[in-house]
Amino acid sequence: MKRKVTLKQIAKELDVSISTVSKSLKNSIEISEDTRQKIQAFAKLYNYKPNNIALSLKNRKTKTICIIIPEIIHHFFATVISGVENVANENGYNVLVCLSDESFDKEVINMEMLANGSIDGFIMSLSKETQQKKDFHHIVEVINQGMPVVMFDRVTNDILCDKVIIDDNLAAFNATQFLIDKGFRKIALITTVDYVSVGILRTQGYIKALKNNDLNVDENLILKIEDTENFEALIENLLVNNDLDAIFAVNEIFAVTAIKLAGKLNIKVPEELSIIGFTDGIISKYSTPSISTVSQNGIKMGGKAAKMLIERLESEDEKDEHYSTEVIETELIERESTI
Amino acid sequence: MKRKVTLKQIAKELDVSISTVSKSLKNSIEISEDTRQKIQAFAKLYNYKPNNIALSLKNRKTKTICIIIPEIIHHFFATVISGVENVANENGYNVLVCLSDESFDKEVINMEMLANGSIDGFIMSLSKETQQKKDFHHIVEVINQGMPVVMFDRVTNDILCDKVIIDDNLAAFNATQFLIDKGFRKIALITTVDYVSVGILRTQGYIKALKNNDLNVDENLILKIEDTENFEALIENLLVNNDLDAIFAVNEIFAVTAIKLAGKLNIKVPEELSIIGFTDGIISKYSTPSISTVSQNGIKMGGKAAKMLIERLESEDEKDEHYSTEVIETELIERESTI
DNA sequence: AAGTGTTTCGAAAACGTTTGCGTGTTGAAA
DNA sequence: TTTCAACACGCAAACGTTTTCGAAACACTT
Repeated sequence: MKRKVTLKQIAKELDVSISTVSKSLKNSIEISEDTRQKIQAFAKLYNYKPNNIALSLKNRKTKTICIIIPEIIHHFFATVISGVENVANENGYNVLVCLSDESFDKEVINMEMLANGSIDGFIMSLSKETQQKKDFHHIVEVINQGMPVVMFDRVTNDILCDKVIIDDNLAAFNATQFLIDKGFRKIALITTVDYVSVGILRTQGYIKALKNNDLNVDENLILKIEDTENFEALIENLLVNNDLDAIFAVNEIFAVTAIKLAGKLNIKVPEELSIIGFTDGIISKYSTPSISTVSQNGIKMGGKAAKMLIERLESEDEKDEHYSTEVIETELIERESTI
Repeated sequence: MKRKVTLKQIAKELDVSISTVSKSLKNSIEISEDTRQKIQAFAKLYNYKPNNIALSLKNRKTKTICIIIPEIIHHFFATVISGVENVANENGYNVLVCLSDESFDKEVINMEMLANGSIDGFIMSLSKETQQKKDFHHIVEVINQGMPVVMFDRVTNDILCDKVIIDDNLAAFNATQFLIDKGFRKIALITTVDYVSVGILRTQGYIKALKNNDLNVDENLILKIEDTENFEALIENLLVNNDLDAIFAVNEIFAVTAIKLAGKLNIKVPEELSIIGFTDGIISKYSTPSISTVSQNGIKMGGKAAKMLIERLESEDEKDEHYSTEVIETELIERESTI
């Protein structure tokens, strides 16, 4: 087990100074051809690689970015990581993944732990708890220290920084309009509680579409689901108590659950009930019937977020305080759950 | 935008030496109560946090571990990351995630990039290409440098290190036996090509179960699928050309595809055809019918792997060259796809 | 007043780099 | 022989810590 060789060891072995070794390896013309060759050969032989930590300390940059997400099990977030990884790697950055588990405290701890030189910047999506508390001091602090932050998907207007989102409102509007265009009138919405930013936006889009078409908004057809609840029972109630034409669900789980319960209640999808979900994940694709859905390209979102972060990191001191919000376009993917 | 404050700045401001500041913040009795208080107050006011990179350089450990996986989109790997994160965080470690995209080269590059002091150890699952090439020099090198490696799921006997696996052979045997016990005789296997370690193990378990029950092994009922192939057609062929009783598929995708195609061919699952999958992922749960499957607890695997790695890191110099292989138990989860 | 002990602090090395600048050596020109 | 580039290399600082060791300052004992 040979430990990693350092400049100092090479210098000692070859009886030259550390700086000579360093310069030789960088092919500086300051050093004679001869010594350069000799040192380079020696370094190669011993498989010298500069110590990244030392470089980080010297350069005051780590070439590492951190992505904080609420849950990695969610397919959508996994695709975002994938997107971040891609462009990060292309630019020579590594990716540190932190999970907040939807907890405010874990989010804070993670950020504080890493804001001390460990990383160059953050990409993050807010935890539910953080959105509920509306406490963003940890993010503000990090930004004030000069560390760039890019938020995606679950963002907040209370923070000034670069953001990558989809137009949740518009996407929901379009999905609902799609159902209306099919001639459906009794369209239910299965959504999350309002403090989840994307939840409320999608709810608003749904309502806007109804109003736009002079359909009245029936509160009984809007199901707002808490995280902790046994939502199956709620959805089943929704199905039995209303003779629905269609359902718009704000995520895959709600959509597939609705389909399964419809099956149980002998309601045929899509013949008797059309369903549209949100997020083009693995469930939508492999469900039976497969689910029509609003696709939300996680890879693209992650890639864009990483690009924005890295650009800000490399442009550095130009520190133009002009932040932008990128909107990733969505697409309605028609599958078997709609007529 | 105030930059992070350092020991040096505090020292200058309070007109003491750097070492005095350092010691005060560590509550060393070497420093008088008075100065300690003063310095601590000042540090708190300016929200001093030691620079992690500097600490890493000094201590020669980064408190960061890297997990290299072939794909993050796979639900199983996502759960493993989750497991790793949990126990890593509990022990004050951060997790760097690298994706090999099933590519040998990316695996090598990632390892070489990080083996220079950036991290303390690796947790990894081999890429398909690496398994095919049987070229493990990059891993050997890292281990020789004294950096611990823990392999999980897709492992190889050619490398001596700690490992976390499930007993793929046994699990497949049990699943097949389960089908045989139900009275099925024509049991097909949908598996991967042989160079994927877990693929061949599961295939062997399937064959062993058949032989154990004096059933003959019909090569026509064993479908080995290459990554690049259009496997739907192959599975459809399998279904139409054979009057199958049951199918054992080595992953979720193959299982759910079989179910969908059976539906298309008007073969009723489970009444006319029972199907068992592998990996208790999101697809199995939400498919219709939901899929009976061999559950492979990714969280537990990741947690165990992280535990083994960290233990080796902290035990340090005891460097007992005694490596162990942990086997995580599997479980057959019965759902709707089997009678 | 000298010696001893205690308390409190600072200098410096170390971790592994990079780099500006100083210096010694060489060779050729004057 | 002197002078001056050009060349080749080394010194030292810097990044931000921790820690060992030495030393100053003071009190106390004889």
